[in-house]
Amino acid sequence: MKTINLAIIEDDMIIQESLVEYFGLQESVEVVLVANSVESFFKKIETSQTPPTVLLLDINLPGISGLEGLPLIKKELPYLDVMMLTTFDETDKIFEALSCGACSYMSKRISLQKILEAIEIVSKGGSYMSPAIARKIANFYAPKKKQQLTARQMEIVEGIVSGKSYKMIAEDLFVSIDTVRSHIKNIYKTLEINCKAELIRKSYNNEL
Amino acid sequence: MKTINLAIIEDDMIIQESLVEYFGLQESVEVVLVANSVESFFKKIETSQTPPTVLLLDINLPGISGLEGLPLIKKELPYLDVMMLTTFDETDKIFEALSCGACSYMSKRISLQKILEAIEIVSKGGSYMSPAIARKIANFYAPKKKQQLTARQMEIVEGIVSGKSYKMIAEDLFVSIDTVRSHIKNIYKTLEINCKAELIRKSYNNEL
DNA sequence: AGATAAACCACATTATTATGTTATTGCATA
DNA sequence: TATGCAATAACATAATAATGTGGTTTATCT
Repeated sequence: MKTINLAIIEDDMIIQESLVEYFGLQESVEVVLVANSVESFFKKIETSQTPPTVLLLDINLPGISGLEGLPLIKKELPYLDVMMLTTFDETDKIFEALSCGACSYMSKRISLQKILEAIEIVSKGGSYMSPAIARKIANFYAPKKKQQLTARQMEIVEGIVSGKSYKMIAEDLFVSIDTVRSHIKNIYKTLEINCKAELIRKSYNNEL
Repeated sequence: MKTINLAIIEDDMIIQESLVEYFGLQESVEVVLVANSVESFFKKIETSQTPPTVLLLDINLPGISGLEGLPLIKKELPYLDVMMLTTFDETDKIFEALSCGACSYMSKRISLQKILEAIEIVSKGGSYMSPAIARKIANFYAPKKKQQLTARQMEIVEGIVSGKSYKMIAEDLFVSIDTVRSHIKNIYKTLEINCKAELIRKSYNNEL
């Protein structure tokens, strides 16, 4: 059954051809649109009779890049599952792609077979990240330095991060506001920071 | 070559036995330690001659749970690659596990063969998340409401999130501090919040 | 016994933030 | 052309946060 309608945006003709050829042979996939730029994709989608359900999107494209194009594409086709396919696996770009609505991120180094598997997973509502990418995501969450703060100091931090004022924190912990201030002073000193924003940032990045 | 020294913590004896049996047959894997609780794992690791390189860790365990045990285990064996294997794929637990240093998270519903593949990936420095889990991670980053703020307001938000004071933001954008205040007032109004901490939280959770 | 660290509290000063009211300009669009 | 919205700005006030200095108590480790 040809259930997956695949679109491909890839400017490297060698890779594009190998993708088209490989997926052309697959039972489960129908290649419905091939473009070498985001601009060209938009032109072709107008006259396309079969709307794609999954898109393989390269990041390094001439003109509008894959990352710039992603929000535009998702705006026009919100239900399209977009899978990034790229030579670079910089952490920044991974998270940028995900927060623009990509549901998968793969290195071009992985095999065509793995890409097919990933497409099938995605079209079933799952997601696939290639090994090195997944590791980058895992590492992003992994504890960094840690354990610089005492248990009590962590309670204070929790209060701040959740948007409480010093007064509210003091009430919650049954201590005076001066004590809270004192704790915060010490926290700032050990973390070598000097404002709430930095503290919240560190907390969100697991750097505590 | 038996290069991967695998440890398993799993209390469900049926699953445990099937894991031990399956991995016992694999060329690349040597099962060096099997336990049915974190407590028992720590006892056995003392007398173990071959230290494990990869650990399959169940979340629902009697006594110390997998999530509680993870930091303890990583404290003693920081270089051990821990892979969570679980029946539940609640988003909270995924992120909690990752931020305690797990490098992989799999549903028990996936095949033994996939688990083996994942173990091999992890021992090569990669990571594997099973499809539904990976999708949850991707969705976490996916845009939520968005586009409530104007471009200028977003610039102000960026300043705040990066820890700048109103004065610094005003200087950077070449406007008066009163203008910055005015923008922030409007931002708070549209986002229905009333403090910096909430704004930073929303920004970090992609809710802008 | 002495040192050290954590948690507690006070007082003081300055900077920053939150909130309100009001107003001008320019741009888009209904 | 009338209306609304975005961006700009001033003025005012109260609350909150940042920073400093100094001190007490309690527990733990050497």
